[in-house]
Amino acid sequence: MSNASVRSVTSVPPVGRPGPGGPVRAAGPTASATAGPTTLRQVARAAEVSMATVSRVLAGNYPVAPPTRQRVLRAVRELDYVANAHARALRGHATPTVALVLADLRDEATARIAQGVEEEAAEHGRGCLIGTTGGDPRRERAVLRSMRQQGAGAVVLIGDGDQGPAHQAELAGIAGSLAAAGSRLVLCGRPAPTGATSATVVDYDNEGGAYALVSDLLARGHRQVLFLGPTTGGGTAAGRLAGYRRALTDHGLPVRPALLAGGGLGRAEAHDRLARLLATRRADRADPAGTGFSAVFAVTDQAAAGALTALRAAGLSVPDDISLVGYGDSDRATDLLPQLSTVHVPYTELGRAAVRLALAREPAATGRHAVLPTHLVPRHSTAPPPPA
Amino acid sequence: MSNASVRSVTSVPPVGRPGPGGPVRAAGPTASATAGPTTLRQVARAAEVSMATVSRVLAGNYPVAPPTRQRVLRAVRELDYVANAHARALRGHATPTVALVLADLRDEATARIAQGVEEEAAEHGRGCLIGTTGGDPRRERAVLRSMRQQGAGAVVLIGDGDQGPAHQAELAGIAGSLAAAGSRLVLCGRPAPTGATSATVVDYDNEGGAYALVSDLLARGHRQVLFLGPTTGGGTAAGRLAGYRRALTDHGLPVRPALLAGGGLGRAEAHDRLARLLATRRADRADPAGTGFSAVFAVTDQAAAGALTALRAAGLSVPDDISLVGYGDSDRATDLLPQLSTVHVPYTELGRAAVRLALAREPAATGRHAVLPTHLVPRHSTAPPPPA
DNA sequence: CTGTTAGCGCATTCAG
DNA sequence: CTGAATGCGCTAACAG
Repeated sequence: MSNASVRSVTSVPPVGRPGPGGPVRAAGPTASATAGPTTLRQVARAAEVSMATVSRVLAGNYPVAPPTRQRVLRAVRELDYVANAHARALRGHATPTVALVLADLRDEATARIAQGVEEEAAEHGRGCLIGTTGGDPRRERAVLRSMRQQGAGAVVLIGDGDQGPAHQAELAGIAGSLAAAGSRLVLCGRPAPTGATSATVVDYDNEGGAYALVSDLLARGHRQVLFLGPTTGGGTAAGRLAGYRRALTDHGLPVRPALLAGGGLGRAEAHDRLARLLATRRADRADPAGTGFSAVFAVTDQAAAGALTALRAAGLSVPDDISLVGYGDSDRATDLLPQLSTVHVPYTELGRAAVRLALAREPAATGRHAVLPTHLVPRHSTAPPPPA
Repeated sequence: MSNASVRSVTSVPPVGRPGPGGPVRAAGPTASATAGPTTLRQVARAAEVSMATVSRVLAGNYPVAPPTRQRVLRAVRELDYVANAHARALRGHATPTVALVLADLRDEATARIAQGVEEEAAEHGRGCLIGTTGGDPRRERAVLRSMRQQGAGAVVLIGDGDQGPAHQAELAGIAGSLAAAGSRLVLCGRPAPTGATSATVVDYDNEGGAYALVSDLLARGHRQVLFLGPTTGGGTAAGRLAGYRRALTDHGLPVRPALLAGGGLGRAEAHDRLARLLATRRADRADPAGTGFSAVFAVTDQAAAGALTALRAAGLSVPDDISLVGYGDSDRATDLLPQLSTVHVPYTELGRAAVRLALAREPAATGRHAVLPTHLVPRHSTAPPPPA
């Protein structure tokens, strides 16, 4: 009863709305003494009702006498009360958040997926908790663990997914834990971990896009297409390489190892690798462009940007001497000169689909593998090869 | 006592580590009956100790007998237990998260800031809660409110900040509420709301960068520089326009309204506006390039990309006929041909600084206004004007 | 060293 | 219609 003597805050002049200048903080000893957010109890005291009544007014699902309701609402406004989400969550009545785990937000594809995830989550009334890993599998596990602690209702994992079988197995374990806790792991834009029955996968037609891209090149008459990107590992690049291989094979052409240039997903690496290749090749060969290939399939648009610079530096014109294609249909594809032919990937939709699947009621959604279509976007960086 | 008859889970075979294939879920009635995450109580029962002991083992700040400790750790592993972050938060011993509010993750500058925020937050051991607004002030307020409910230890607001005085006032109120709850609002890359004493601001030298950029143009001999971007409002563009004005004035040149082209921050709008302008001007004037200006200051790199396309379409060469500069030093600046001269903005560092200030112990950090430096990055899109 | 107790803020029984 | 009591999962005082 020690606090019972505290005067009600309703004696404060009726300033009402917490408009410009900030809401009115209670001047009484209670409010000024304790730092930290206003609690339900404080509101109850101010409105001279019980906590239960305040709760009911706020929930709105229960009959409350109009005068009481007014008193409560007024106190809520004056004390600038907002409910504590943690307490709600603990009580079991908070909509769990969607967790988003990714390597780096600065990557355009990642950012697009993330935006999709965030939008869809918001439409379902869920917040979105984000964690970055820098591509480090260890940090990925740590972040995933932390998301589990937060009680995430669903975890969306964005990324390349090429981190070795051990990590894949670890992921399978995490997927199982999440599933056991009533949550769900959704892998977005990366292959399913081997043997993970509990993980849901949302992917796009990586291989099909590459197939279309290379087929288009072949249809224009190209016979030597350089694949500029990683040729090992099981990540995103693997699907694109598979499409490249299939297109060649279907057209009765051999997959020549000399045309598998290797490299990374980024701009700098692609640039350097192609530049070196051009320097070497031109000394050896005697084909039209002096390179041993008439077209370059860069594994990403970023890589294509690097490739373009290297080609230009070597005095080669795109698409007159060499055709160039990228993958991803990023913003930069239209900034390049010539504008880059590429494959459109519905990144934002990928993120949305991931959340929809993650939040789906039916347990059948667990372990599902959704694949979104991709399509070729022909622009101005492709042309028939120059006449021999 | 109804649950007291449940057999201890230690009778499960010693599979141990939750490796590939997922952790071992307890097979007893307790674990399989209740869905949802494992609780401390379940672990305590399994290890045949009290909840407090489990808590102590996990916290590690308290002496526990080695055998007991082993039993507990084993149960934790077998039940795949992780602590409930909400309960921790409620108890008061969880590090609050950093909330991040922004319009759209797909914007490169925003993504960079966000990455910085996330990195710095992680280094402080805080999670990062993200919410997008789509640039809508109403959604911004809603998101901010929700962040407050989540008990965010700090709220970082990224954005253009040009939404009118009413919204600014509203923001001031929110800053006050946050401050009263022991949290803090940090505005990142946007001007301080008028009269908000409770908001902290982290900005960059927007005006100085523009000043340097335009001064460089003037030093090269340009006298008519077109400002391509918004000329009204108090957002990001305002500071850049101010730098433009000051540079002109300092060099004894008038600010000619005809050279204030207006437009938006994006690529498309800049392109269309410049294209229209070029069509009109060339019919009227008779200066070297036939445009009435010899250089274009595009308010962002994106706008510069649009401007470049428009200039090229009009048969104008950059930088031979017209010089072009952007702002932001985005990735695309080096993809353009010629590579774009621009102003570097330390976006990632901006995000980091925002979190540092947000989490600073000293209350003095509230209401502070930090300004990070910018610098000119001369590349190949600027040259002296063509001889008359 | 370990167990028991209390309470964080809230929503929800159950009594009035 | 409203108030008092209970417990979500956890940790920090207190006892042993």
